[in-house]
Formats: sequence, C-alpha cells, structure tokens
Amino acid sequence: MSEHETSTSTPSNFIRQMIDEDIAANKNNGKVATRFPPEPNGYLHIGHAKSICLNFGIGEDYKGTCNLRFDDTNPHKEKLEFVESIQKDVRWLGFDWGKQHYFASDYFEQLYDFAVQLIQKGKAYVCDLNAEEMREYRGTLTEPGKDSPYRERSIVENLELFAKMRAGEFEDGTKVLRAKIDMTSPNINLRDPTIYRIRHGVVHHQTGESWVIYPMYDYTHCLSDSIEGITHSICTLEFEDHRPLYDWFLDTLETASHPQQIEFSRLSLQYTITSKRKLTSLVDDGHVASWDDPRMPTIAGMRRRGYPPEAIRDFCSRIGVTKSENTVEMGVLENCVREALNEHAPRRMAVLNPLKVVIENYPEGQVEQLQVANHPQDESMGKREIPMSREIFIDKDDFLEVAPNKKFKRLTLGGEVRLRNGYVIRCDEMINNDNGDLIELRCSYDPATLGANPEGRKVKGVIHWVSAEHGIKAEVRVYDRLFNHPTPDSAKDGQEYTVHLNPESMAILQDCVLEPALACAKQGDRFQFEREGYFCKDPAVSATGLPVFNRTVSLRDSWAKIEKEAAKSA
RNA sequence: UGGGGCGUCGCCAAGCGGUAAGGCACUGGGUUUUGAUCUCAGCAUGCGCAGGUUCGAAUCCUGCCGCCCCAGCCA
Repeated sequence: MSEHETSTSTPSNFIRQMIDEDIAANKNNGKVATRFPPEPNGYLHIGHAKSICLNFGIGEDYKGTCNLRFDDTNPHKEKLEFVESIQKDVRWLGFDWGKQHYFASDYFEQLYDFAVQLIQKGKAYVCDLNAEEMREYRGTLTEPGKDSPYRERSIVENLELFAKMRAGEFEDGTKVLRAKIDMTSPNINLRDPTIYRIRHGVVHHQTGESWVIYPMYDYTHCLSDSIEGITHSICTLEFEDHRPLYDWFLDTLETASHPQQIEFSRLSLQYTITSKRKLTSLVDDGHVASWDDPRMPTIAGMRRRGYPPEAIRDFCSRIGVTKSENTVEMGVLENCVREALNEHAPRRMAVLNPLKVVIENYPEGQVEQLQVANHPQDESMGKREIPMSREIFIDKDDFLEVAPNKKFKRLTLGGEVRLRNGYVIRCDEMINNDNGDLIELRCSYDPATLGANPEGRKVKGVIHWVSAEHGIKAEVRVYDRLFNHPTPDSAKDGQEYTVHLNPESMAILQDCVLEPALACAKQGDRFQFEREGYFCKDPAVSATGLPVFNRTVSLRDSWAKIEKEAAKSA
C-alpha cells in the first residue's frame, strides 16, 4: 500500500460468520476465493468502495484470493476508459489483485459451449418472440406466464438455430436463446429467462467484432464464478431473487464448482446519489465538470478532493455489512477523513478572504523568520520557516469593530489577539475607502509576546495570518454538498433528482494568500490550513494562472454552531 | 394482490435464550498559541406492534403492521 496505513481491524459481519462456518466444516477444503465484478460502464463510487473493501478484505484476511473481473457482457454501454479508471481506483484504494485479473469476455467461447450443452439437455431453446411479445407471455407479478410457441423446438433445430445466431444470420432482436425453466414460477426470474441476445455492429472493447451474440448477466455471472473457482460470490440485495437462477445454471450444467451467492445491502449516503445512470447524466449534462469533479461521490472525485484512501477504507469498516436498508450520514465519512488528515496532514497558514493589516510599530523593512512546527502533536513532522513583516493579511471574518458577545475571541477595535505562531497585536484604527468599506487595519504589536504570554493580561483569541510581501496568491475552491436534499435519489414526487442540485456546491475564492512554504506543494499534497480545514493541491491551474487548492473538508467548528444558535434566538 | 428481503437510540451497528457492545451525532466539564486536536462524563428498564412458550425473550412460536426489491433482448 502506497499511502499511510492506519491499522483498523475489520469488524466481523454476517458474511464473515458464514465463511467461518464454511471453514469449520471444511467446505471448499477451507479455501476462500472472492471477486469484485464491476461492469465497465462508469466510474467507481463510494458504494463500490464498500464492495471492494468487503471482497478484497475477505480475500486478504482469510489468506485467500480476490479476483478483479470485469462483467463486460453489454458492449453497448461499456468503454475501455472505464476499465482503466476502475483499475486505477481499486489500486488507489489500496488493493491488489495480483495476477487475478479477468474479463467475463475471456469466457465467451466456454459460455457458448455451455449454452450448447444446455440445448442438448433440452434445457434451452431459441425463441422468435420479439421483446414486446415476450413481455406479454411473461405474465405479471400475480399471474403466471404462458409457454412460448417456440418452447418445444427440437434439440436439433435449436442447435442449428443457435449456431446461425452466432454466425450472424439473424437480425438484432429477431431471436434469443432462452433457458427452459418454468413459465408459471412465482419468481419471475425463472420464467424462461433470456441467456443470449443478438447485437450486430458493436465493437466490444475486449473482443472487437468477433461476436454478434452476447450472454446475459444471470447466465454469465454464475458460470464465470464457477470457472474461476470462486467460493463466495458476494453481491447486493436486489440479486437475491436471482439466486435460484444462479443455482439452476450451475446445477443443470453440473459444473465442477458451485460457488455460494451471498447478498448484502448496498450503501446509501445522505446528500449524494450512487445510481450509475444518474452519475453518468451529471457528467454528460454538465452539472459537474467530470467524473473526477471533487463534488462527485466517485472514488476519482474523492481522490481529487483530497480524501485519503485509508479514510475511505475506515469508513467502509465503520458502516458495517448487513442486509438492512441503510442511509449513512455524511458526518461519518467526514469524520473518517478528518481523523486521517488530522494525524497526517502538515499544518500551514492560508488567508482565504484577505484583510490588510499594518503593524505600525514593527520596524519598516524588518523580516523575521519564525520557526514553526508542522504538526502540533507530532514533532517528527519537523519545522518550517514563516516570514513575519510589517504588513500582513488576516481573514476578514477574524475582525469585527465591536464584539457581538462575550464569547467572541477574535480581533476588535481596541482589542488584542494572538497571531498564530507569532506576536500579540492590538487593533488601533480602521481604514475605510470612499464607499465606507473597511480596507485596512492599523495595529501595534507587543515585541515581548513571541512564544510568551503577555504581562498582566490574558489574550484569548488566536488568528492565522500571512506576510503580505511574502505570501503567494492562489485560488481556493470550497465545496459544499452537491445536493441539498438528504435523499436526492428517492424522487417519490416524480421530480427529477436534478431539482435537488445545490447551486452553491462550489465557491471559488480567487484572492487567497498562502504562506510561502506552500509554493512547493505538489498536486495531490494534503495540508491543514489552520483554523480553516483540510486542503489538497489540485492538478488544475486557475484561469489567471494561479495554483488551485480544493477544500477537502472543513475543521469541526463549534463556533459556527454557537453563531447559528445565536442567530436562531435573535 | 404472487415471490423475495428487512425492521435494536437521530444515523450506522453488535447481539445467536442468562437480563441492551461500539462508532458517528448530540449535551456538559478539563487541557490547549488552531473556537482544531486530545481528554473526562452523560446519552435505549428498551429491541416495529400484540399475544404466547420459559425461572428468564431483542433472541423461540403465532398473528398483525410498516418499508424495500422483482414483470430488460441492463447489470
């Protein structure tokens, strides 16, 4: 693993308990083999992270294996770009599939042979019903379906027809291969499901144009699992109804191995969506800039936002694995991110909304290099120099002419504050422009207060600052939730989920001033800007050529809470 | 109204017949040159509801109620 490692022992869950029991019973000779089977039709998101941590985590902890297998049976929706992004994201999360890297399309020939076997056993037939007719024949949830008129074709005829399907002799949609199971089953998945369809003219990212028939998920997945010797095939709850089908194919074909399908509930995160269709449309319709837009709940987005991979893994272990519906609060993820970053991110000072301060009794032309710790609790992170001079910037929010209440600890006219890592200053005068806007503060400093408390008085507040002459300009992007509804995905009222998009999900601050040590930050480097939050250097450069930093997450802010309460009661 | 699941604190989640873990959130105290961090304390006589079995039930039984998924030639 390339990133810092926080050793969090994975809590057990019902799946691990089942595996423990299997091992105790010496099932599969005690071996454990899982797989993570994404379809390359989009970028991975936080929900996939849960599945990745589950499957790869089990592979590691049980000294077994976890295959990466692309479920690439629908070339219409799939792209090489997505297989590449998926590989990158899994690796970045900290998992390694070794040589166990497969595509379902690797098995197309074997899958075809299995289908021939099914036909020979009288368990599959070529059906000429079109999509609409097939829907009619399927029946409904409460009424049984009826047999297709093509259901009793002879084995010989089916064999011949299926070979012609492969040879490209039929148009799209004119024929399918179906499993012959039970049109009256109360489980709709068992009403003679389609297992092969015809698709001319699509270039598959792996197999090119060598196939014009493509197998369906239910048929492909169980057989791929079996071919790879998977022992525990873990998937989400909506496939529970498909398990009888999964088992039917493996039993009917008498395969050498019969993996066990186990279902768990997918993750929902408040204020986000994890539907691939909707994520795709966010990108395609321009609601976000790209799949790795820092507001996206994708792995790539979170990486660019500055989330450390260990925070995501920690999150996945904290939320647990069960079969119950769940919607996890954002606070849990944010807490994981803060926890990881608090420990590892070096501290820096950055002024996001600059207000100029002239320290009138500070000698003109004097520059002091202050030695400052990179981390208040971790000396091993070393020190850096911060220049102090007569003119500095502080944040506009850290000054108010008159304190609004006794709890206010920042700078006021006539009041004192500590400059973080520096001196105590007092504000003597406010300078306004012609419009009456505050543009500058005149202050004085107490030279005896560097690393020492002032004589005879207490200074409660501490504010951050940057030397005006030495600071570097930067753009800072401050993100908020992409949606302003806790469950934007559940559009019960028939509304499009886009009505819940938060128009203020990104604020761009272009006049920020950073301490000079930040000049050598490399893309992806993560810092705490003291009193502001955690930030990450973005690969982009601003329109005006400035470096760009993304706010990963704010610091926990109990003052904001107090202000909110005050505003409420006022 | 067919089939398959799920209901334990605001949100997750342990619990597997012996008397409700933990995390997040929240509330209050302490330390602090980040209103951060750290730290201490508090936070379900109660497990969807109603009966029953038992010395004893969140755990077993029965009956209700609520929520989710399934009628793609998507996965």
